[in-house]
Amino acid sequence: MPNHINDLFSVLSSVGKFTAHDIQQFEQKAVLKHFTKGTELLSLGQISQAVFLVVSGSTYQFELDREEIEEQVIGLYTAGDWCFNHASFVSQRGSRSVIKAYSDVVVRELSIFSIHQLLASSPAFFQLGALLERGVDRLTYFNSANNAKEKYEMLVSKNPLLLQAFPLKMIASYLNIAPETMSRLRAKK
Amino acid sequence: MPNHINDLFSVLSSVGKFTAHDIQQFEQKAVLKHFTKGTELLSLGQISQAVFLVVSGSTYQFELDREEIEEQVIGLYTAGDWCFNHASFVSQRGSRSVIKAYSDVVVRELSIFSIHQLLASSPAFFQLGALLERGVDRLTYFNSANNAKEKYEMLVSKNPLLLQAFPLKMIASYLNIAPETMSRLRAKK
DNA sequence: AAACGCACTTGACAAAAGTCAATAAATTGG
DNA sequence: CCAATTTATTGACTTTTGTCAAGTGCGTTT
Repeated sequence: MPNHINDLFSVLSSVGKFTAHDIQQFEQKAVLKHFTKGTELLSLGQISQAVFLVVSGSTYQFELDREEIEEQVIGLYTAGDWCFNHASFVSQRGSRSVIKAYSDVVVRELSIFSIHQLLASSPAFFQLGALLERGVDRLTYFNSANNAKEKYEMLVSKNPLLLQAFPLKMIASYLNIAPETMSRLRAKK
Repeated sequence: MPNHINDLFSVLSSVGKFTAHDIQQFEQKAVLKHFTKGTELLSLGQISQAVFLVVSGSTYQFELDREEIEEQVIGLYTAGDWCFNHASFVSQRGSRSVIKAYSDVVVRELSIFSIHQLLASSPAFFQLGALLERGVDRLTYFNSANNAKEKYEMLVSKNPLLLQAFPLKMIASYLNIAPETMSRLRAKK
């Protein structure tokens, strides 16, 4: 994943086969938006109406505990990542998580309406279904890891860029381990 | 959840508003099928072409480790539950998990094609999206639990019927805890 | 009835991870 | 640029969980 997405071609190509015309269509529908650091792209209780492709900067997604104090990180996104609340988007219920800009961020926003238009314009966009599925992959990703060390090593090998983009505290929360445990894992190897 | 689903009305009503005609349509498209104990409803590598509504009996879903020996349970389903591999179904890739009949089981099978037909016949079936989403809920369900005790108590309070339908060994695997740990949790309270 | 397999329990111990506390390093804001 | 805050590390200790092993109860088979 590059630090900044200049060409949509490389991003979309990883999903399926698209013609130049398809990509042009996409570019038209997926409007560029800028969010300053700390802004919420999706708020608590809000119904998700769009998915975001991170162009530059980083965003994260978190849930709140009962007292709405502790933040449990459930997603970390950098340039090239698709970021959205899958549950809220698919079922059109209020979101139980928040998506927030961790830094100043540029995204391409693709609304449900635009997705329907793209689907109508070219069958290639059915591949977007696979794309949406990736949002879930992230959540179920670390299920196969049996302990903290395995989780950390999976992250290092598959998403090394996250280590530079986010503080370890957030990464520890994402992996659902104590920051001290994470710090010790790093010291060992 | 009842032990046996006689009327589709109650099942569908929990998803959205359906007319008698809608339900009749559904009944026609979702064909009844019988699987004997141990039969695979979805095999490893197979691309999921349908979702199943369990009518009676029970099914389970599991992943295999690298040596294909250890089974990691990722889903337990009894009457009234929708059972399918969300990732394979949505993205149309080969399944990395297996769905198997734990007992003799009767299901209603709803193919992708039938879903498209239902969507075309009535807008009410857009609510099926929410239904499909529930498959994911199960996976992400126990993420909010911090330890084995919380996981077990969540299961007891939300899915008590599973305790009767499946051996504790499988439930322990589903919760990703050692069967001994589970046994001790039960002894305490 | 005896032998067997299987699920479950229990005990003893080891390993893993969390908590609390002190400190160091880095970042931010005035 | 310095003070204040946040973030990361490290040590000591506790709690939780896993592992290994032995034993019990129950149903099935022969």
